[in-house]
Amino acid sequence: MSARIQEPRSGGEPRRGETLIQQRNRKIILCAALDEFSAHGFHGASIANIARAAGLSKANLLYYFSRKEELYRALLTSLIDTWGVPLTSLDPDGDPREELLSYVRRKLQQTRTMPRESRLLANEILQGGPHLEGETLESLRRIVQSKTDLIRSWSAAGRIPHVDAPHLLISIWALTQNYADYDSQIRRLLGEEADISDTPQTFLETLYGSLLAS
Amino acid sequence: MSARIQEPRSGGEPRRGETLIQQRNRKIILCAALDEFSAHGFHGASIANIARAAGLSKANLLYYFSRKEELYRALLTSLIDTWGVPLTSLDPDGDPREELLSYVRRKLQQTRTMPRESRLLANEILQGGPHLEGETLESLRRIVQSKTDLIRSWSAAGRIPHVDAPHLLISIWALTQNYADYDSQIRRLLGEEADISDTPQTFLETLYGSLLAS
Amino acid sequence: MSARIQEPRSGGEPRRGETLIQQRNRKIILCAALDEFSAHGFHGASIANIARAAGLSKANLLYYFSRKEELYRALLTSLIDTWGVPLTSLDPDGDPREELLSYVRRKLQQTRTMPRESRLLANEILQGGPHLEGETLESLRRIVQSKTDLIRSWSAAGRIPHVDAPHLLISIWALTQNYADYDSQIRRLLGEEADISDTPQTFLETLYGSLLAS
Amino acid sequence: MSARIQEPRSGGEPRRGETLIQQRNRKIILCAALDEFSAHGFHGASIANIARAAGLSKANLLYYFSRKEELYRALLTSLIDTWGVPLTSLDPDGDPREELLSYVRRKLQQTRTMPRESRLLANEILQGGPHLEGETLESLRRIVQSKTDLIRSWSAAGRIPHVDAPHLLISIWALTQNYADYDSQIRRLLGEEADISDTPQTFLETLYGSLLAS
DNA sequence: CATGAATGAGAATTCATTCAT
DNA sequence: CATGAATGAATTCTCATTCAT
Repeated sequence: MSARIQEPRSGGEPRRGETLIQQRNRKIILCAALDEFSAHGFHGASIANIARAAGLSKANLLYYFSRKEELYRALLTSLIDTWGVPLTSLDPDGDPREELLSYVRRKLQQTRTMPRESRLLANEILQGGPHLEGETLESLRRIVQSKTDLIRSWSAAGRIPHVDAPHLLISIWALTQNYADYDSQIRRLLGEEADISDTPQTFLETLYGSLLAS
Repeated sequence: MSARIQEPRSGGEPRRGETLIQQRNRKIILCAALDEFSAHGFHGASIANIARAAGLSKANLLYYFSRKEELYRALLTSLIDTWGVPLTSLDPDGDPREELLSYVRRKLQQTRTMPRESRLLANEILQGGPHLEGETLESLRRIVQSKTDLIRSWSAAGRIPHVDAPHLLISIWALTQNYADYDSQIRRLLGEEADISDTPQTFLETLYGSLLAS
Repeated sequence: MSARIQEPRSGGEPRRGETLIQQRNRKIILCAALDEFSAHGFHGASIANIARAAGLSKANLLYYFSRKEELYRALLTSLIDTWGVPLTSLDPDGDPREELLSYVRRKLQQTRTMPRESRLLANEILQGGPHLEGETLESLRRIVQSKTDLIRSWSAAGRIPHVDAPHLLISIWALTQNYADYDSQIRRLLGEEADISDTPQTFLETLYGSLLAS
Repeated sequence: MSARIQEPRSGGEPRRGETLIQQRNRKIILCAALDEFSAHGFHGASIANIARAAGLSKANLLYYFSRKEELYRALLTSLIDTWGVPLTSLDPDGDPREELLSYVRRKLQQTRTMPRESRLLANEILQGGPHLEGETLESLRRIVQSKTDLIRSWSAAGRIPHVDAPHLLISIWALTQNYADYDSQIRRLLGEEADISDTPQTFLETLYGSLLAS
């Protein structure tokens, strides 16, 4: 898992017929774009900044992605896939409770190691997802579908208490996402001296642990 | 409570020394601004749009709020207060578990009746809160502080299971926020035909119910 | 002399039919305008600033001077007269050399006690005097005319060496003006540690003293 | 000397790494800017005007100088150097009196052939030099320093009468500047029919001639 | 592949001025 | 006398995008 999560981070697959230089540049651009878009949102981001960060001229950048939106979309597409990865390892043959708790752990870790990616997606979603096309989501949807089915079957078999599967997943996403994005802000909300004794992980385990306790 | 939440919605209290016209226009402007900012974010929003929506000339709008940022800040400030309201009704003398569950309910309702406000705050927070000044947060902080103390005392008295107070609140915020913002997107993620049997409220009650069960 | 130079400084004569309040406000406005216009030039000056400095509302200021230009013109007019005053005391019956040197002294002193006024006039003149109407200058012209005649008569009588009268006056104006306006800048040009041993007055007396020496 | 004064007039040296087009456009822009700024001052000048005069689009102009102030500064910088040129030819080995008088002549000529440049500098200086940075002045300062030393040495050696060196230079600047800037205005002040028999040059030679006469 | 040059459409402000009260 | 409210025109500057080389 960690390999796929860490490595290609932002790139999308190399396309056929591309020079090595082209592949390299695409990657560099997407990486710079991730920085910029996640920090300032779609409108706040500027192509000039991305080009500078990537060490290319604006015109050259636009040779690779001919419009701002195209670049943004490419970025989203490459992220959406990665985003779904932790879910795939949910094992039908494992212990249900253990499997789900370990999914929570994996998801939390992913969010924390990829805060920019998380922020970007959250931001896009906040705007109502105007740049996410249906097809982009299709494969993700399939995974989700199969896993909600799995959870439902566990539930039906009485191996975990009854719980609405989609809501369970959604809540996990929201809570883990939260720890990537809201972190610094939460400190400000609560004040620097707020005494938070538990780690996010401990808390989440307690929360989902008691939900899934028989 | 609901009165304060519904009514002034976006405006802040009328200030001393303000003409009637001023009060009216300030309200209209803030309302239009809420629409625009929550839909497009700070950078994506345009003063021209807000002015048009408010039925004023750009110059006239700037007569009331002399810069885009001032308008945005005024909006945030007026929202932050409202945002903290549901927390205030957490009653030290009530039944702990019942009190907390009903806070969840109130918070969820607030989020759903004020999706624009929620989106705006979330957006701001995602960017790292560059427009939120310390003082804006102070009163909110005080409420939060007193309520985390209350929860801790309940926990210490064994009236609810041990749970980290700040984390509990944070999780409630994240989850309820989620139902305002991510709703449509979640539908898209899961597919239109996804069968979600429970309502958000049912799910949240189950989740926090089991966490707080003795 | 000093009375007329010091006192009305910027005001113009009170007009018939004006309330006391009106007279007072006119004066205050002109005074504030002098500050602003002399500091930033015609274009750089803003009516809002002047109004604020005068403690009036913009609209009220425009009640007195209905356009920016009118205010500026009124200011210039009131200054031009004052500006010519030192020349009037040039005494046909005194010692020519002594009279001229003492005119230099008076002019220098005026410039230094009224730097804002000097700067304003110089600025206007630099732009080619687009706001100075012929009539404004008429009375000044008459004085100058009579005094150049006087100087010429002294020169013709051999009481001072031959020197072109208009040029003499012009040079005095330019040099004294210079000491009001260019002062700080000259320090910067020469460096803070420049050792200037003479005062402007000493230098000017030496310069004109040797020119007028028999 | 005159070559350097006439030729690059407004531009500064072409920088390394500049395209031919860039060099050309920079020159054209600076030239148009000189017209506009010298005529209306910094605030009165408009980028749109300059662009029109240069035959470029506003946006294209801003491609070369990304802000109004940058353009203005570039202009000033290129002028300041030129401005100091006549002083450099002051020859330690020549006849002191003759050298100084010929400096006056050179300076006067420069001022008259470059009235826009003179007006611009004078204007800037009148505002207190808010756009002149210390470094811009450094080289100029060095020249001035070496020349005041020279004059002082002449004075100490008794080859010219005692005169305060900085004051001497300052007076020359003020008087010559005056003939560029105040010319038309002086005509108006004195009236069209004023009989000015001497030329500026004659007058200045008389003035400084008598000051420097042994 | 890459880039310098150019641009049009808009962005936020500023500001003198007008109008009704 | 005085002012709050309103505005239109202009101004500086930004930015994604295009074009020619």
